[in-house]
Amino acid sequence: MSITSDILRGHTEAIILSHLLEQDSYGYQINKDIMKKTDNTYELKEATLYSAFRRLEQAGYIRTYWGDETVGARRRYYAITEEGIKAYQGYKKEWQEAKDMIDKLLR
Amino acid sequence: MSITSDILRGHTEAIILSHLLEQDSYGYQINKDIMKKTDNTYELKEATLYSAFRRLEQAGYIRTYWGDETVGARRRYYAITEEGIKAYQGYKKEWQEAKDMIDKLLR
DNA sequence: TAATATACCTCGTCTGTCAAGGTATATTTA
DNA sequence: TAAATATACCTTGACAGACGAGGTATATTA
Repeated sequence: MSITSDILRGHTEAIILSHLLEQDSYGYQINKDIMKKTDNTYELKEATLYSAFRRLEQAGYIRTYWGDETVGARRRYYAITEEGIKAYQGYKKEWQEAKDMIDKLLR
Repeated sequence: MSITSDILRGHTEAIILSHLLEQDSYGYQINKDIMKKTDNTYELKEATLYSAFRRLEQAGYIRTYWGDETVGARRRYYAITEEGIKAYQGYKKEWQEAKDMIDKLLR
């Protein structure tokens, strides 16, 4: 990974929410999708992912349920809540602002 | 401040180097300039600033000297080094990449 | 003369990240 | 068929950057 984690820090929750906006998903899949979306340049570490899930659920931004797999390993699915949608919009706005600001400061 | 510090995290050093690229400066002034540049939306906290100076000097990206003020409080000036210039270019490239990546992940 | 501005600094806490470890099932390969 | 790999979950403890709160000293302004 070429991008240091300090630069990505703080975006994990927004990235997850963005993903759940498309569809319910589970940890392993989300991780895979993020890798794919970034052409394998960014991999959310599992420990990071699960601690983010913990915070998001705590905040009421996601809810969780077990999948009904009859074969294969069980899957814990995550779904975004109404509050999560609002939070995501906030995160996104914050990102736009931060982006402009950093662009202004780095020249 | 509306931007959370986790989003800015990791950019402190690049922001400082960018500033020193224009001219030598000292802590208090750098802080003021950053506030001004961002229309007072972002203030680098002093503790953050000084710990970044520490790291930058350690890394050989800046060097420091005392100003020869005859009046007023003494000033410790910072100057960017050749290595610092290279490091800055690296930081900047990293930022461009990270920006694209986050934009890709938040939609 | 009190308050504010300029200018420096340190200590200890907080929080997100992640390396390293673990469990269990299913599939592929040697 | 045994071993390796992939899928899928999870926890613990350490690390590092940000920063609140505190400190010192000088100069200016109200």
